[in-house]
Amino acid sequence: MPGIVFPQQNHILDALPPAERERIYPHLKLVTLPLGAVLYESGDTLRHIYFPTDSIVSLLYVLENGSSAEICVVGNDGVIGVSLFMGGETTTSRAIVQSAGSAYRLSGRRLKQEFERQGEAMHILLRYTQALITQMAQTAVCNRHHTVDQQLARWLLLSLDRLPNNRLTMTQELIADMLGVRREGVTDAAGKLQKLGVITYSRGTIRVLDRVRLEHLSCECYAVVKKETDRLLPPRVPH
Amino acid sequence: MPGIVFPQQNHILDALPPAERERIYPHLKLVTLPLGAVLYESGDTLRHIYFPTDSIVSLLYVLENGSSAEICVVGNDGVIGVSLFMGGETTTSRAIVQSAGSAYRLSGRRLKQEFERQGEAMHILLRYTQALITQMAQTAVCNRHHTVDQQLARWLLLSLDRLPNNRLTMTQELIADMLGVRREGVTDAAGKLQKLGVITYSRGTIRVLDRVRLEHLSCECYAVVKKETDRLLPPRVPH
DNA sequence: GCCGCTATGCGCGCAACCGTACATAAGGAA
DNA sequence: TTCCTTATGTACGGTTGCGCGCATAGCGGC
Repeated sequence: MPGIVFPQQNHILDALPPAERERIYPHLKLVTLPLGAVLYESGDTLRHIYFPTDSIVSLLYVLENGSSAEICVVGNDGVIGVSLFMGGETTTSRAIVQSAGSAYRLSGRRLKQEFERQGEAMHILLRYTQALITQMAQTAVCNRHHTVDQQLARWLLLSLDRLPNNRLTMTQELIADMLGVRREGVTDAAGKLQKLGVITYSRGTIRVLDRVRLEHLSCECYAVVKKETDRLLPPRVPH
Repeated sequence: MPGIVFPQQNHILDALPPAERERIYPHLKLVTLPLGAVLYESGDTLRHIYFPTDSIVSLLYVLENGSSAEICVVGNDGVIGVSLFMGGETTTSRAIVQSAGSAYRLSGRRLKQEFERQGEAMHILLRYTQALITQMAQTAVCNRHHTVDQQLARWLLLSLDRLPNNRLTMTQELIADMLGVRREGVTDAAGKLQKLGVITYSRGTIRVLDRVRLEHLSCECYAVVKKETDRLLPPRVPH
């Protein structure tokens, strides 16, 4: 299923200037991330940082009673493990693979070495973290004020942006965990979207048919985060 | 009302090693922050970073329809304006004074100069930002899963930790804006707390009588954030 | 083709919260 | 004092989402 994979598919790795690529690329290790894999659990000490190419990883906060909510989504636009260079070494979140695929892995030691050089890599990573903060904050407001219908639309768009095609392998049960709602709530919302002809789905595969419509059904949160992310990390024009 | 104010009341400023203090302190300007003042609005370019001493500032996200939610609280434990050194210059949040008091202000230019030196200041600021991320993420989950009663308790504790006494000047209307709920919802929750003898309040002044009880009534989110913050930025032992 | 697992559909009753409207009460201004 | 503004109390119906239980339907393994 996976095509050819190379580091530049990840926007952070792609944005590095030549000198830093030469230092970093040799130490990258390609890893395969299966659906549902847990990269780290709340409180774990992070050993590596991951740069997804075609995989998607969600950061999830889990409460004592088992209920959870997704804080942010990371795909080929970012990295998993910002607390390594922010200085924490651990976080209180769980990183779980939401869409199977590949990622490049770098040891925390190498990463910190590069970060300390204070080059472009540091500035890119900090700007990305700033974008992550925006996504998390907007998610917090979204959780408070928007309906499950709107949030599902937002969530599908976030995933779509990080996938090579319009097909999503993901059961409604897992989506419910991400959104922090009941599975039935997702069934209802997804049923509405299917009736509208915006998506089709069956047994763990969702296909988005009408992206424009989906954007209209979503709350403003999707657009706000996308705009801010593009501002902080301008999409590279292909040469 | 305000007693003597000095930079060390702010934990970040206090944690700086001597050499960095000598470079930074001369450029600090003491400013007074009145209740309700807006330090910056969504999209504004930040000119200064603020180090509160006895004031409290909330970061608020405001939606198109006017509803809002607080994503984090900053008092003498932190700084307002992390996007200055993270590289964004602007944010999509509003910074509003939740409790009147003083703060030390530093120009963005000076701050960035110090940050670029890659000294202890940089590492402290990054670890603080990491703590901020934890607070925001936990707030997002809290918004999803906990009751208004629990969230009010959490919010009171967050404020209490950043105040010199147990008296809070804050109407229920403003608390409602912070929590992203109706004013009546806050009235209900506050009424319950008063009946339990945990707080008393009248016309914009809330006094906490039983802090331990309040902690039990709060959701786990308060403790989780406090623990992680203390880990990242250990409270200085007074010498 | 049959079985069994898992994903999805659906229907209750219930609790939390919202939107609205209006009543009371505490403090400042004149 | 009296008036007026602002903060708080209360009530009511409506909606959303929850928790539960159970029914259906794809799909793989045999």
